Parts: sequence; C-alpha cells; structure tokens
Amino acid sequence: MPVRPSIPGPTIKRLTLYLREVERRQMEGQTRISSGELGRALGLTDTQIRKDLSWFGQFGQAGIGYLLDPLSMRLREILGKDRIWKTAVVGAGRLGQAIMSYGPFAREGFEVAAVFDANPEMVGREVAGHRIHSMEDLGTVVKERGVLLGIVSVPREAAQEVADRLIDAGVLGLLNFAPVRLEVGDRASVASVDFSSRLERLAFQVSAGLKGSIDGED
Amino acid sequence: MPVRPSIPGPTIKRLTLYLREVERRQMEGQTRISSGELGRALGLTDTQIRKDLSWFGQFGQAGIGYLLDPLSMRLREILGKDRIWKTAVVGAGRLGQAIMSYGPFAREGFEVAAVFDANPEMVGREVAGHRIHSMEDLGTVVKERGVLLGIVSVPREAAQEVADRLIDAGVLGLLNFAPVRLEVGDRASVASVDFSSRLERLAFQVSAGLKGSIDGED
DNA sequence: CGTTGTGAAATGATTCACAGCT
DNA sequence: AGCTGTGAATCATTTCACAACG
Repeated sequence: MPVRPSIPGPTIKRLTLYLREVERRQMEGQTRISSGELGRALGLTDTQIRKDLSWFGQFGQAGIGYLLDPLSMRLREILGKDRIWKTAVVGAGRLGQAIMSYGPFAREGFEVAAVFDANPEMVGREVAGHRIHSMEDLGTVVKERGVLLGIVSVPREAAQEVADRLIDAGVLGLLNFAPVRLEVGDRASVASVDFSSRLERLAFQVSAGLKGSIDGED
Repeated sequence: MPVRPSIPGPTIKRLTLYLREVERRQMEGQTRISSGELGRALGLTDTQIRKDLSWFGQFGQAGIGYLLDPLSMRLREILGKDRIWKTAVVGAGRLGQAIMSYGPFAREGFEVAAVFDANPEMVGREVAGHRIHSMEDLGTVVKERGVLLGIVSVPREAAQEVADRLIDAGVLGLLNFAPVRLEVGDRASVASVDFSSRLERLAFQVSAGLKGSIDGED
C-alpha cells in the first residue's frame, strides 16, 4: 500500500462511494466507466474523481475510462476491505439490533463476532442470530475471538467506559453512536455517527433555505 | 437571523456540538464558560470556537467568557431549534424503530408526527407509541399534520421513491439513512447518515494506523 | 475525439497574532 | 491578567487548464 503523503479525509470518504457504485455496476454486468459517468451518478465532478484516484497510482485508460474489475479490486485493497473485520457490538438495544441485522454489513466484509449488553434480561437471548453476552465477559470474549472493531451503541453515560474496556481488550477501532466525544488518546481510531447532530444540521439547512444535498461531513 | 456571507458547513456542525455541551453544563448549574474550556471538552481549539461564533455577532465578554443562558438561546435560534420540527419516519423496520425511540429526539425539538411502512403486517401496529400508517396514506397524513422533515429509513431500492413522495407532500428536508444519493434538485434539503461508509472509513483508519478521532465529515 | 493524469490557480477553512475590553 | 473578536497568514481541498495517450 504505497501511500506517501497523507491522503485527504474527504478523498477517503468518496472512495467508499466509488467502491459502492462500482460494485453495483459490476453486478449489473457493466465492465467500464468514465470519471464523468461515475461523477454524474454520485453528484461529483469528473476531475474530483480522477484527482482522488491519482493518489494511488494510475488505473485508467486515456480515451476509454476505467475497467471496473481492477478498479474495484484496488479500491477494496486501499480501503482495507480485502479482509474480514471482526466486530463486537456493545449495546443490544434497538439501535444495536438494527446494526446487527443491517443487510449489507456482512456482504461488505464486516462480521459481527460478538454482542454484549448490560441488561441482565437481554443476556443469553439471541438477536439476529447472535447470542448476547454479559458485559463481564467482554474482555475475554473480545480477546478470544480476535475482535478488531467495536461498535458502541450504548447510552451516552456508558459510552466512555465501554470504549475503555474495548480498547483494553485489544480493539483497534471504535464506531461510536453515542452523542459524546470518546477520549481514546492514541490507543485506537474513532469514527462517530452522530444522528442528532445530523438532524439538527438538516433543520438548519431548511431554516436557511439551502436546497440540495449537503453532506460532505460527518 | 442576520447571516450575510454563507456560513461554512463545518461551523454549523460544530455549533450543534457547542449547543449540546452548553446545555449539559446548564443542567449541571454552570453559568459561564470560556472558549478554552469549551474547546477542551470538545477537542477543539479556543480560536476555532470564537471564529465560529463570530459569524453570528458578539456574545462573549472579554476577560470573562460566555454566559451559558444567552449563548444556548442564541445557538438554538441559529440552528432553528427554537421551534418544534414535525417529522415523518418512513420505514418502521429496526432502524426506524431505533430512531423513533431515540430518547433525546423529543427533548431536542423534534417530534415524530407520523410513521409509515410498506409492509402490510406492520400497518396498524403501534411502535414506541406511534401508530404505523400505510404508504398509501403518506401524502394525506403528511399534509394534514404539517410535517416538515422526513426520515428515510427504508431499503436502498425504495429510498428515491419515498423521497419523491415526501417532497410532493410538502416536506422540506430529508434525513436519509439509505446508501444512495437522493436526487431532489432544489425541491428540498438532504442530509445523509451513511453508516457503512463510516464503518469503511474506520477500517481504513485502522489499516493506515491513524489514531484518535477523525470525524469532521459526513 | 474522448478521456486520463496532473501541475498551477482558485477557493475554502483553520490557525496565528494581536488589539481591545473588563 | 484573562479572555474575546478579528484581520492576515497558513494550510487544505477543489477546480481549472491542458499535455499526453489510445
């Protein structure tokens, strides 16, 4: 993985979108695509796409475009999707359940390897094919199964402690759904999904009369 | 709402975090805060916070900091949280249910005013205190109840059609959970929560050995 | 020709540095 | 002394413009 200067965050985000679109088109039997066509599908400019890809070498053919097979393979490799990521879901409430049963999850190279919940009534039950473990077993189960990523879907108050325990057990990355900043120092990577911040920003956009998609962030 | 030049997207995102932190401290009885203290809590610099706030006038007191009461009031006003936003949830699967029963939702000025699902077995049932309506009734119910925001928690394939129907019914903003770009032209505002893109970016961060929080986007 | 790849220019956002208020 | 508000400088990202290629 030759990544000399550091790749812009926004580029990484778009790479995930390229891969998704490319894979969809592969399934439909398409074999090539130009940066212009891909851009139209995703609401981006052709230049942006070529610039993003140029960070990782040259995969296109001038006058033709990109072949989908090598492109998707390279994107998977860049994004670390050429392996299976074992994840632990902590918090088996409605959100945790929604995440576990999210269809694309498994197909996209992520495996729910363990599920934990603090509620004694949940422990032992099965949700979406996964047996729920007690929080007390978190350390041992996470280590035993070689879990690398943790999904934090617990209430705000419990999030930091869950993060600490996951990291102590050897987890390298956390996906945080709680509305707090997790303090992890340099012990792990953190990404957040902040549902209510997003909703608030939507309300702002509407108030301000801004129309169209305004993602980019978060 | 005096907003002359256009406010940076990242600023708006941070404003939602400021408001959240300020409100928490208000509940704890605190009455003032400096940009430095707020920054420390949120992992941001003091300068950044002052610059963000400066887009909306001057609320601070040199030598003292910011008074929490006027600050939170002004932030709510800026973000459009000085009113109740009626929302419709379309798709009452596990994700839709998780959203509806999300505690902070109501407290934060958003009201679930209607819920719809395409599955006939769901229609008529109650989830988290909300009666599920048939998709056929979407247009009439949304209009009747004056719904302004739509939450799209349906499978990818159905998302665009749901978006179109919500917009036709008068909805001004969409919060999209499906992994597609919704095409809305200038008929509405869209914000997306892209769970799998986030997870993929987390995997990338871990592969690349990048530590610490890396949000910002999405 | 249509399309890629990429330096150079333009735009956007953050950080610096400091004047000014309490 | 402690802190805000802000223009100027820096840094990051996007867009432009165009040479090179099939």
